[in-house]
Order: sequence, then structure tokens, then C-alpha cells
Amino acid sequence: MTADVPLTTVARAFEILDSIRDRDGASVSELAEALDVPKSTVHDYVTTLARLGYLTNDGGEYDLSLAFLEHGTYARKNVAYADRVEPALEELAAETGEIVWYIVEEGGRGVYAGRGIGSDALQPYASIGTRSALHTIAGGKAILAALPDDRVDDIVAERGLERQTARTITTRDELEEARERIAERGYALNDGENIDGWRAVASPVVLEDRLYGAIAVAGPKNRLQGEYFEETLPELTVGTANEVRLQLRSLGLG
Amino acid sequence: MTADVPLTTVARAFEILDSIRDRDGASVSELAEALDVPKSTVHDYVTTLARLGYLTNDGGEYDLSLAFLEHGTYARKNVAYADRVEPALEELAAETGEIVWYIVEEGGRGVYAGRGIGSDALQPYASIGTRSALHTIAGGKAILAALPDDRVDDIVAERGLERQTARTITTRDELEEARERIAERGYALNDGENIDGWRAVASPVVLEDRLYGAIAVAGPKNRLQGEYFEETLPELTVGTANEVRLQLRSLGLG
DNA sequence: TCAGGCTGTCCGATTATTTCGGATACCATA
DNA sequence: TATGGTATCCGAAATAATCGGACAGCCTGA
Repeated sequence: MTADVPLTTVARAFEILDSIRDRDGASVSELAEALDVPKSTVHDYVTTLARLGYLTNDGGEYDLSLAFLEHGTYARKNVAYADRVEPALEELAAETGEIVWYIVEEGGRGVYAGRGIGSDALQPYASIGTRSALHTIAGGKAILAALPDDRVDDIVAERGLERQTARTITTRDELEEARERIAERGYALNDGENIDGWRAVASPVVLEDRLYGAIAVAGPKNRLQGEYFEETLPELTVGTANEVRLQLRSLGLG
Repeated sequence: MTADVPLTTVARAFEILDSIRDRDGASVSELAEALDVPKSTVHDYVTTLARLGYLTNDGGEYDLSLAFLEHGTYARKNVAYADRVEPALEELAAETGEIVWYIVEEGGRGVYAGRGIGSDALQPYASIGTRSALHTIAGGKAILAALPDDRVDDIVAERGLERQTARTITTRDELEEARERIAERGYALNDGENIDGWRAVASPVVLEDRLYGAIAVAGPKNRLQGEYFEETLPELTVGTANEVRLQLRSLGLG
């Protein structure tokens, strides 16, 4: 049940936090039942977490506090450099009218770390912090193409290649073929592999052999098609990825 | 050293996370020295946190992971309803050209939970998740005016009224006077009480006796002055607060 | 190539902490 | 005022965290 880690108490604390999030807030009894742990034990955890400021307690209903936002914003800035990337995302969003994402790999999954919203953008299906399987999204495929083979091996071994739609890449052969084509062209395309009717174009951000993430433009199939989808958009996306690369270099990274 | 809570192990885990954040990433030895804890103990903590996905480990350098972003985004949506508020913030930002914030009270402090950026906005001094003392910011004063007296007593007892600039409110009498004026007018003004040269106007968002937060417009003193600062901006801000109130009501809250 | 000094990591007995049933207190609602 | 549901408190038993020390890995400079 609890992960096999040195400190089981810490693992349980985060398990409880996860459970509270899944349930959109929860009471002591609710958690005790859900996790099959005595109420008194759950009580120890939630009071500790509440006193530390990581849980709010609204009349016995516990929920995650905004303290996570503080840590999350820090990680976005200092680990993903998303704040430095966002101006370029906004630019590309303004040019295309679509949603633009900055995707970062963490733990073998793709994290949506930055966003730009264009004027024609549809309601986004993800938000900052959302995680997706790398092989199902354009940005993730761009990242997989830029990562060394053995890292890809590890990721596929750990996370698999789960199907999301009829078009999802599900075999290692298909993935390898895609990686080669992406590496050759410098950009990745996605045609309904994650969500039916959605397409995307993505380009990796690589600086001095270090992969930072990928820039992705996403939109509905009826707008992203033909030459625009296959040539214009890739060109723009690669251009933005380059811009971001230079921006990161100017920070002394790489 | 460690807070007086039922589960010291959990407190120590978060202490380590805080310390890593303060140091902008840290190694085992660094943390061991800083916290005066044996290396082996620190090692147990960081490996646990890393295996749970809350720390990244880049060649012995540990740093917060984007997992906090996931939790933080959740809290922003489900605890603060910031995503529902942001369209109105953007509107007000577009109208005024300044930065607009949605401030929420948590643990006796003000948390910047949502943001809209106007076209003339200067580089913001805060970011999403930043916390400020309530009595030093317009949004915080609006919140203090809307909270019941005994809650304010508790907050002042816990957090005090620390001075930030020459103009900061530092006595309970001044605060009480401000609260009355704000409650009467429906909005709060800030004139360099947090940062010299910055002014702000804020209005609380109250729905069926429940206080959700406050809308604040902030900008440089040379732009926010005279009738515009004292009449036009308050009017706009109160209007937006109302809009947000209706938006929250339509969600079935209150 | 090797030594030195710095890391991170592993181990296991000791020790301190967590655990959990049960008792109690609280707070609605009927 | 009783009732059924909560949260909270307590303390002995059991378990998990702790920490010194041993080891391994990795640079750096000779």
C-alpha cells in the first residue's frame, strides 16, 4: 500500500494529501475509511499537516492549502524556468491564435509548465501542472526524440505506451520511427493521438546537450490542417523554440 | 527547532523541503550541515521525497519538483476559485493597464492567488503564491475589514503589525480606523504602505457572509493619483468585485 | 597513476516515535 | 434532551526513525 521508501511516515503523509486532493477535500472519518487506517492515526496526520500550513480545516473538512502554490511557483521558475519562457509563448499564441504550451519532462511524464493563450483558443484541456504520458502529446514526442536512447528505454519500461485514442503510438517500433523523423525534421506532429480532433506541433528546446523541454501549439483539427499544419506552424514553432533557447542561454544556462 | 506537532517526521520532511527552497536546491551534505542533522538522516528524507516524486535529483543536487505545481494548481482552483475569478481580473487589467490581483486570506496572511496583467503593467513585485502581511497591502486591508473582529484579533495576535515602510499601519488603533473606513466605503486604498512609490485600490469579495478574497489594482504612484486613484479606480474595482461575486454565486457557492 | 578529500550511500542496533483501541468531548439534528 | 454522527485525546505496545560508522564513488591535483 505505502510505497517502499525509507520513511514510511512521510510516504503516508503524501498519500493522505493525494487522497484529499482526489476527493476534493475530506474529513477525518472519510480518510480513515478510504485508506483503511484508524481515525486517530489520520487525525495525527491531518492536524500535523494543518498546523504546518499545508492543509486548511474548514469545520472538519480538510483541503490542500495554497502553500503548495508557493512551492509550485518556485519549481516552475527555478526548475523549469517557465517564467523566462512565457513571453515567447505569448508571442506565438498571439501569432497563431491557439494555445501554446511549454512542456517539461519529469519522472518520465510530461508536465505542462507554461502556457500562452491566443485569441481564438478553445477551452484548454490541461492546466499548469497537469501531467500527460509523453508518447501521447506532441511536446512529449519532441522530448522523447531529444532524449538519449537509454533514457527512453527506462521511461518506456516504467510508464509503458498506453493507448489514449485510436491513433496513439503503442509500440516501441512506431515510437522509434517517430523519434527518428522528429529528430531529423526538428519538430513533432500530433494528430489526435491524445484527444480526438486535436492536433499539435512541437519543437524541443535543447541547449548545449541539455534538454529543457518543448514548445507546443495545439488546436482543433479544422483549423490546423494542410500546409498551415505541416509547414507554416512547424516553422513558427521551431522559431519560438530557438528564441527560447537563446533566452535561456542569456541566463547563463546550458 | 521542529514545530510542536504530533508527527515530527512529517514536520521534518517539510522543514527539509523549505530549506531546499530557501537554498535554491541543495545537496545532502549542505542540508545536513544547515539543519544540524546527520547526513544519513537527511539522506533518508531526500531519497524518500525523491522517490515519491516531490524532489528532483540532478547529480546529488536536490530541488523541488513540479509535483507541487499540481497540488498548487488544484488549491488555486478548488480552494480559492482563482480560475473563475481570472477572466474578471483580465478585464480590469485591460481597462486600467495595471496589474490586478486576487488576494485570499490563509493562515492570517494574504496569498496572491490570481493575476491579470495590463498593457502598461510594470514588472510585478509578487507572483502567484506569494504571501504578504495583510495589514500592508490594499487587498489585505479589504480582507481585514470584511473579517469579524475576533478573527482580526487572532490574526494580529499571531502575526503582529510589522512595519514595512514609513507609512505602514503598525498600531491596532490605526488598523481599526482603517477597517471602519473601508467597511463604510466598500474599498481600501494603499499608499506606499508595502512598497514605497506603489499604490493600490482593493475591494473585498463577500458572498452570503462568506469572505472569499479581494480584488486589487496596483501601480506606480505617478499613474495612480488624484481623482483617478480616489474615485475612478475604486469604482472600477468595486464593480469587478461585484462581477466576481456574481460569478461565484453562479457556481452555487455562498 | 595514485593519493587525498570530498561527496553520496548503506547498514543495523538503539532509541524515540508512531500507532491504534478505546474513552471522551463535541455538535448537529430530531 | 436523546441520538448518531463527528473530532479529539490518551497511553501502552509495537514499530519505525535515528545516527555513527563503514564503504563507495568521484573529482582534483600531484
